[in-house]
Amino acid sequence: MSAASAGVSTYQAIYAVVRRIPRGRVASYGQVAGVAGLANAARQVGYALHALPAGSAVPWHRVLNARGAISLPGYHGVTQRLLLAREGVRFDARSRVDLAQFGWRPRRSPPSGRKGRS
DNA sequence: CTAGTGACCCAAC
DNA sequence: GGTTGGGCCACTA
Repeated sequence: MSAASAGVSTYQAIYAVVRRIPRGRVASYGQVAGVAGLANAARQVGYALHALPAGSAVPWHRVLNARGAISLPGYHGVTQRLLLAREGVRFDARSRVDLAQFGWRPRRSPPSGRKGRS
């Protein structure tokens, strides 16, 4: 059952999913949102992580965007990259991670099927 | 209650 | 290949 439907706050649900990400692996915002029960709420994952206090037990640095790149601006972005590098995650010349290898693959219903544009 | 914003995502141009 | 535009949901004012 999804943490969101378990009566837990949205933030807590997101944090719970991020906390499940194994070391040396990365997940996308949309993927975390899907597992957390917020299928199309990838933005809220970023919003929740943005509100995440420093020093928390949540490995927020393992969360990247759908392209495997860091969306975080400035200082935090560099910090995230260093933390991932410390866990063995390699970035390519374009500062992107190979999701085919480092991407986290939970057994949940993957968020697929979007409308996009008219 | 409405309006604005965002560490996003996807499809079309 | 990069750029543009729209849409989703949750939170704050």
